[in-house]
Amino acid sequence: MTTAAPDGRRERKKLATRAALRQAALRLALRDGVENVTAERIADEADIARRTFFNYFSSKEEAVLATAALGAEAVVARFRARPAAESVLTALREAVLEVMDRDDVAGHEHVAVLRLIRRAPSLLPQQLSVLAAQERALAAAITERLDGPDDAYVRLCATTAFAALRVVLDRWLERADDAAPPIDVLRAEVTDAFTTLAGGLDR
Amino acid sequence: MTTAAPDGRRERKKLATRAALRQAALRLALRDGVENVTAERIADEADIARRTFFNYFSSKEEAVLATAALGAEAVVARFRARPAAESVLTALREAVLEVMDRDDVAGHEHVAVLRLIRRAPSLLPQQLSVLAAQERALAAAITERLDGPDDAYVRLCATTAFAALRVVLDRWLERADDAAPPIDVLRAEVTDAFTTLAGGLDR
DNA sequence: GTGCATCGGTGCACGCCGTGCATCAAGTAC
DNA sequence: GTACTTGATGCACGGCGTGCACCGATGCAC
Repeated sequence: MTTAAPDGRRERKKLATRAALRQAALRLALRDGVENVTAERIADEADIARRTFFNYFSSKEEAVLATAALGAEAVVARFRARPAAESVLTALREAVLEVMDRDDVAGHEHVAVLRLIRRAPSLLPQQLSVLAAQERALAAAITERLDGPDDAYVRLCATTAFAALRVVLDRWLERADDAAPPIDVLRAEVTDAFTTLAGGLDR
Repeated sequence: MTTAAPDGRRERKKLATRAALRQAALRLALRDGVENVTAERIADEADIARRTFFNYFSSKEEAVLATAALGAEAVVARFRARPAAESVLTALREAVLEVMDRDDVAGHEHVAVLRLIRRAPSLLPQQLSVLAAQERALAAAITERLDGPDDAYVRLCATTAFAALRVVLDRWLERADDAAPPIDVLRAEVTDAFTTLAGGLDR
């Protein structure tokens, strides 16, 4: 899910171009604010033609959110890798924490872009769309994990679990607005939310 | 929440202008497909200047989805009107069914726009954004309904309940692709999903 | 009713967006 | 090496979204 198999120079260059544009978009958005970023500026920053930018991303929002999409994909990938003995919610919780707790560049980028989205309402629609796409991927993964689950339950499960994550992450980012985000608090919040879901929502 | 109090000719005319644009947008989208609708065409259809269109809606998508937004607002409004004795999920279920079962023009418009969105992926991002906005309204309504609930629970509840509704409505629209949508099936599906949520999600 | 202040509707201009098309050069297969 | 494939680029064009200035209808005070 990270960078599969770059065989052939062409494929490698395409990957590099895409990565350069994605990183340039994130860098500019963080430095100047999303509203001051244009497709042209992203392309210039990556030293690539404006037309080529649109060969890779259909809008500047998509380019900025590509980093967030990678994060969401990573969560689903980690979910698939969790032991089959774990329940769906437990596996998902651990998957999220694994991704958010990574102390490398990608991990910091994930947090950075999530904070960026909080401050830039214009990114919200597309981000929710990214989430919706990953819901489908998560639903597929849940189907593989369980034995003969009905479609209604799987979709309900994937969607509500992601929705809960959205709330928890939003609250976590809200409180850790500038300080280094305490991962322990995040773990507690996720556990709390998922326990509520598992135990029954209605009061 | 329908049409509050139109006192003053100016206010009435503004309301009329907005409604005319909203209905023109919906009509054109249904007739010609969302991709063939432009702001200019919507404005012409309503016999209003293009510039004025943008005084009311910031994009053609917003104009088309205004009908969907009205539906979501109506659900929250009906939710507030449900007896306080009902649990959150029960009240929300009845609220949704009240809105979807209305046999007037507005009711048919709500269903029509939901079906339109299913076929037009370009509308999805903004629609999810509309939903997110109504999640906040629902959270506020839940806070009023319950006694001293903590913020985390209220947001979790509002978000997951709406997410569940999204899944149920999507499945319902999927199966009733052209036939008159059977409301009884919808009731059963909503009841089923909310029962699962109330009983505990994890298997 | 008259005069004045307010405010919505409109036209204009401008920069950015997203895409079809033709072209060029680098990569690939033989 | 030769010919094919394909990504990068420039160009042009229609649509988008907005600031600005103007005008005429509305609302208000007298």
